[in-house]
Amino acid sequence: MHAHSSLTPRPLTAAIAWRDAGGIETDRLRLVGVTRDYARGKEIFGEGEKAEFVYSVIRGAVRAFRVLADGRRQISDFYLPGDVFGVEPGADHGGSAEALCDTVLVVARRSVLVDEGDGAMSRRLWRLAIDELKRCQDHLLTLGCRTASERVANFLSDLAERLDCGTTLELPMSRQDIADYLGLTIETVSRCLTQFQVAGLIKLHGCRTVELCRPRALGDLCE
Amino acid sequence: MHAHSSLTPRPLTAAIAWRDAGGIETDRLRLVGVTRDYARGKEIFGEGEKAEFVYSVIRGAVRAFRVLADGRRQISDFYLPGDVFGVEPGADHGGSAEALCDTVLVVARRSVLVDEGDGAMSRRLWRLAIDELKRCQDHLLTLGCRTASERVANFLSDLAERLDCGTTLELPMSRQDIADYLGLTIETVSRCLTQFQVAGLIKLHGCRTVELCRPRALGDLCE
DNA sequence: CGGGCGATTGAATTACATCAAATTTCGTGG
DNA sequence: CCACGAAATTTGATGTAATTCAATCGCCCG
Repeated sequence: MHAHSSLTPRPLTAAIAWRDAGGIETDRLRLVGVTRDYARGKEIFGEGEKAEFVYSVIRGAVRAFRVLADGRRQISDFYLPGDVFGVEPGADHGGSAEALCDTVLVVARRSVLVDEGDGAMSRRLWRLAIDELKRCQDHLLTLGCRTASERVANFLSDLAERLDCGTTLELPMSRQDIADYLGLTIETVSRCLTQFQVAGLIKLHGCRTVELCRPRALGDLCE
Repeated sequence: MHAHSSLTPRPLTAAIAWRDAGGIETDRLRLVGVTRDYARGKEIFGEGEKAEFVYSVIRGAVRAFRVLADGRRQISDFYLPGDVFGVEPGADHGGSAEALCDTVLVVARRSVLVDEGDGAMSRRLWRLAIDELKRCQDHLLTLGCRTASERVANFLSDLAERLDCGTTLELPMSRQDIADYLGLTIETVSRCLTQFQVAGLIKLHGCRTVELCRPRALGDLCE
């Protein structure tokens, strides 16, 4: 893919659905807008910027994060194809977002999320927020309670499930990204992966491709 | 207060507002229902239970948490007077909630949150979820990046602000609760507090009362 | 006043971080 | 297609913040 950051002049309309958590509410948020390419590492929006647009991932992946004054970074979530992000109730973005790899997004004006008077849009936004909150609470449990190995095992299991990629997982993010997501260092992440490989749980084919040899055993490690 | 857990026969109507994050949307959620007393430590709802009711704190405090299979516990949030909690889009509660101390709640059937057709209720629920998400992401930053001292300092500053109590803070929770909230042990929490006391930042009057002597310096510790 | 639980303090241990190479991966140009 | 070089990852040695284990203290409540 030849990525560039300018608004592409493609007036393409894309309809995006995301995972349905329950089964009660079949109503999903659909985002209509233009597609736009972001090169690896490019900023999508920054903390404190006006939240003018909302986004949905078509291809690639995105990291959402905040940084402390001294540069320590916490990645709160990775967004994958089908995910919607950047939706804020306030005027400004509370965190930053960057493309992990060359990435294609649907970008829509925030105003497309306005209600048609029936409250359906607000209900979709509520669902979106609650689903993200649930993921955030899971993540909190991981950072507060789990050991390094459990964190990495849980990360691999979760990512494999979200990418729906069978047993061979293509990591869109670097070790540094994984470390900043899991509250560890790159060295510790690396050691955990080799430890899993030695134990026969995974097999690394280059550092971005992970084959899950015993996904069940990996899942058990997560507690 | 003489707390008990049975539904009190007081058909009191309480209207509860919570903190407004922005300034744009002045519309706040109000919960109408009966009040109910919970003794210290009593369960309000458990993980996996049907989410039949929603709650608002009148007096006291509540811990929301999840536990791993082996008993490790992560407290995701404390709810204080004015806070609304227990609102779920799905059928079941994703976590548990217990009273930290003798506590009075407004309990309302979930059905009171149904829209009147104008989407106003869904918008309020969205705001509620987003505000909780923001708090959760702050918490994530703490658990992923900060040292033990920074966590405890941040915890004290945040709680003092939320309780709006000036410089003398009455802790509604035990050291174990603080530890499980911050991803630390009780010993580490205790050591941080004495360290702050030695440094002249706080003064402990019994283990539940904290006087913030230099709140600014404490805030600076949070990064 | 005395019993018991929660909190504090101290000593030893450890999981993870830090510091410092060695090695692999991968993009780029010959 | 292969070789080169920079960047990312892995591996090893050492350091340390926080945990664990073990008393002791002190606050509360009968």
